This record gives sequence, structure tokens and C-alpha cells, in this order.
Amino acid sequence: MKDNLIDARKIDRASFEPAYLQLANIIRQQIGEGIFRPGDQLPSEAQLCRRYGISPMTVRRSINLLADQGVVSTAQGRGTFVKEIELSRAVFGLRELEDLFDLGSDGNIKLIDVRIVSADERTARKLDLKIGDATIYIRRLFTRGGTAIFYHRAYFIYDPAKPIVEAEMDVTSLQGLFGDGKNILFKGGHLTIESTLLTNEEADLLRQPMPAPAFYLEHVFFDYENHPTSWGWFIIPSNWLRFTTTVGINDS
Amino acid sequence: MKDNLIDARKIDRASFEPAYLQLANIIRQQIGEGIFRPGDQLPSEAQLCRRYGISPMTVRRSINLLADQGVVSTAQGRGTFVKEIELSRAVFGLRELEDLFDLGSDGNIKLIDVRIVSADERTARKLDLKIGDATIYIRRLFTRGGTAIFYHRAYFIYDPAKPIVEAEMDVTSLQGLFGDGKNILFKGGHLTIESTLLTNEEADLLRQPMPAPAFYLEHVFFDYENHPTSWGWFIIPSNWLRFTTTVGINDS
DNA sequence: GTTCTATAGTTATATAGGGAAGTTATCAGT
DNA sequence: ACTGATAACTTCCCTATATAACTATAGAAC
Repeated sequence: MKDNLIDARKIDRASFEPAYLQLANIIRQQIGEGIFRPGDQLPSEAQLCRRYGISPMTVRRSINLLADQGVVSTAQGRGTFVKEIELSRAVFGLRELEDLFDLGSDGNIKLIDVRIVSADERTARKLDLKIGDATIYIRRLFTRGGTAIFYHRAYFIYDPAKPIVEAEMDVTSLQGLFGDGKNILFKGGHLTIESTLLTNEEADLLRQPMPAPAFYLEHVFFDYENHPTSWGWFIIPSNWLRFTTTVGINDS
Repeated sequence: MKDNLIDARKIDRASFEPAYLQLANIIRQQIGEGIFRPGDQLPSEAQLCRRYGISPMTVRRSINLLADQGVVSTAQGRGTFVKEIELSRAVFGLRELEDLFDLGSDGNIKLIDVRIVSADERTARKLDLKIGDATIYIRRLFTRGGTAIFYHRAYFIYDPAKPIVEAEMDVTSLQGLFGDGKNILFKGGHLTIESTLLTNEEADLLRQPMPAPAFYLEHVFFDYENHPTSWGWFIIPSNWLRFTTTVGINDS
């Protein structure tokens, strides 16, 4: 178990890429090539220090990075080990949804309806209100190149003191949908994704045949006092959206 | 901008929780309470050192942690800033899918069919084969408490040399579905989620009325030479599964 | 044979600080 | 009024080292 040059990879001190990243990538690459397999123990930190000529803190940072990313796991007193591929670690982002907004500038948000309505049971529950309290209800349709892509409905707590609706109304990016950068109204929220069938109204607006499957994406946002401030949902027909991701090591 | 005690939070050196984690949590909490708002600049690292009486490296580790988690962003020479809430940073895991497996021990996988079939055009394309090449085709149904939960179909490259099927066949955890820990056959894969309608066959097996929406979860796995080894998909009726996640700061 | 102890090896946490690189504001010079 | 140099401040990357906590092993003691 000497520090032989099993492979020639070295840290390039002249590179713009910091040493800790280089080492992390080297290890990730070696795992991807099968040099280290799931369950294998990696060289100890001290060995890596000698092997690559970098200091312990830098090695630690590399290991921590890989551990955070779920590539390896560390056990104090035992060593560092390559993790099994865990399907449950796979995560899906909303990049594909955002792409629906960003592609081209022919996107357009058409406001179908805005009005003040009193909360029904479900809305009251979601927004932590009493049934009958005033809420702002908006419906809008996002189109691109003339075709309807998805449909958004949302309720906001109606507070005459704060005219929040303005900023929420005319936005064209997914980013700006829930805060325009300056006037942040909430500190966080919950998202839920389900698979659903289009209703007649939705199919009509979205020009889809019936029956048609779609994604249902619900959102609830909270202010700094942890009170819900808005609740709504997107309906996106399945032919416009799919989510993709990877697990394990890809593209060595 | 003196180091006044705006709030009383301090590092507890006696705690089992390491200092860098305590500081990261303090800052996250302050963001959650609105003391620091999106766009605000955090105190400089030197100030944090003095304010909390810890060394620069420890402060850096806290900041790095928060930056990795997307809570703050750092700009060399300018400072550290609280990030806007980015909807696009939300990620959905497969925890809910895994829960379908794990809940209780009354789960059961019923093998409907295993046989060798020659690849059609689509299978050949997915597995990087020629049309007509031999593949192993399996169909199975996962049930819990007597009710069918989801349906899984998959193709594996048929290689008489490697009797891989054994391990793939009788598994009860999502973990073990694609590798039983010892015999890892691949280094990574692609996953895709779509919303779809049940076919007649699927609705029949899953005891669902027609039409019914469902999640379509496709998987392709690759070996260490980057060749696909298996391709398949799950069909999960929408009433059994929803994905949830959070954005921003939750539960201060 | 079993239990205890000592030791070596491992990761985890923390300290103290140096040099590089980027940003901003100030101020002198034109 | 504009330009350019300077200085102060910031984050970034890295080194070197110390201590603590945990694990596995070997050997002594019973």
C-alpha cells in the first residue's frame, strides 16, 4: 500500500481550478472508472496528503465535498468509503419547467381573471383563514408562439394595507413569479407535484383533447411570521414537460 | 456597524454541536427571521470572527456550508449576500416513492412475467443494441396489503456469460432494486418522470378506473464502460404518490 | 476463553495566519 | 470634469499544526 503512481493524475498548481476541486474531481473520476467501487475504502486523508502533496485541510475539503454530494460516506475512526448508488438520492429540479418560460421571447402571460372572492373551505384551510375571508383570486395562461403551455391559478390573502398584487401580476419569468427581487414577501414555501387529469375547463383553455394527463404543481408561500400568504397551482399538460435527472456517476 | 449585541445568540463551546454548524444555523435562523433579507450583505468574515470569537477558518466553513446549500452567495472582494428565493433551486427527491416500498412489511413483489425477447426498435435504441438482439424482459407488480400499488417493466441486455438476473429479481427495497450492495453492475443512470394515462392493461392490473392519471418513471442504467445495461419504467397511479419539497427557509 | 488495556490509525474539529485576487472609495493630478 | 494611482477592505485558497473522538487490533491479565 505504498504511494505508488497507480495513475498519473496530479494536482496542477498553475490551474485556475483550486486544488480541493481538482482532487475531488480526480476521486470522482476514479470512482466513475471503477478504480474504486461501491463499498471500497478510499486512501486515508494522510495518504492523500502525501500522494498529491497537499495539506490536510485541503484534502478534508475535497472529501467533505464528495460526502455532501453523496458520492462517499465517512465514518470517524474507520475511514472513507464509496457509497452505493442510492436511487433515493436522485433529485429532480425545476429546470425543465423554467425552460418553458425562458425559451425565446415569444412567451406571453395572459391574465384571464382577477377578482376578490371570499375563501371557501379549502382556501381557508390552505391560507389559514376563516371561511368567507377576502382573498384575491387570479387566473392566468402562459402561451408561447400562440399555443397555450400551462395554466396558473392562485389565491392571495387580501390585505388593503399592502397592495402586493402589483408585483405579482405582470411578470414574465419564473423567477419573478414569486418575488421581484426587491419586495420579497415570504421566506419560503412548500411545493407539491401530482399527476392529474385535465378538467373540461382546463382542456379547453389548453387546447388539449380529453382525456389528457398533466402535472399538477401546487405552491404555498409563507411570510416571516410563518403565516401563509399565497396558495396556487400550475396545470401543465404532459406533452410540454418531463423531469429528468441522473444518479451515480455520469460522464466520466 | 459596531459589534453590538443585536441579539444574544452565542456559540456554545460546551455543546456537542460543532461551532461551524452552530454559526451556520444562527445565520440561517437570522435569515429566516428577516433580520437579514434577500440581497442584504452579511457581516464580513472578520467581523463574524470577532463577534462570535471563533477563528477565520471556522467562519469560512460556515459560510461555505450556507453557500453550498444555496442560502447565501459570495462574491470575492465584495462580500457575502443573502440569496433570493429561487424556485428553480427547488428539488424533489424520491423519498415518497421509497416510502411506498418501506411502509410496513406487508409489501410484496409479484413477478408476472420473465422471458427472453428480441429487441424492438425502441428497446434497441435505449439499450444501444441492434434490432433483434436478445434481451430479458420482466414485468412485475408491487402490492401492499393486497392492493396493487405500481407496475414495473424492464429490459436487460441478455448476456449468457453473466447471470445477472438473479439479484435483480427478488428484491423488496427500492435500494436493492438496482444492485444488492455486493454486485454493483453499473455506475450511474438517467431517470425521467412524466405524467401519463393508464393503458387498459395497466388499469386492469392496478385496479384503477379508466381514464386515470399516473406517474411514468423511466430509468436507464449504465455500466463502467458507459454502455446501457438496463432500461425500464414504473407506472404509479396518481392516488398513491405525490412529490413534495420546500424552497427558501422553513421552520425557523 | 474472556475481559480489560494500551496503542496505532482514522476522521472531526479548531486555531493562527499568509498570500492572491477582486472591489470600492478616496484623492491627487491633469 | 475626468483619469489614474493608491489604499483599504473583502473573499478565496492554502499551509501547518494541535486536539479530540472514535475504531480496530493486539496483547496482558484474569
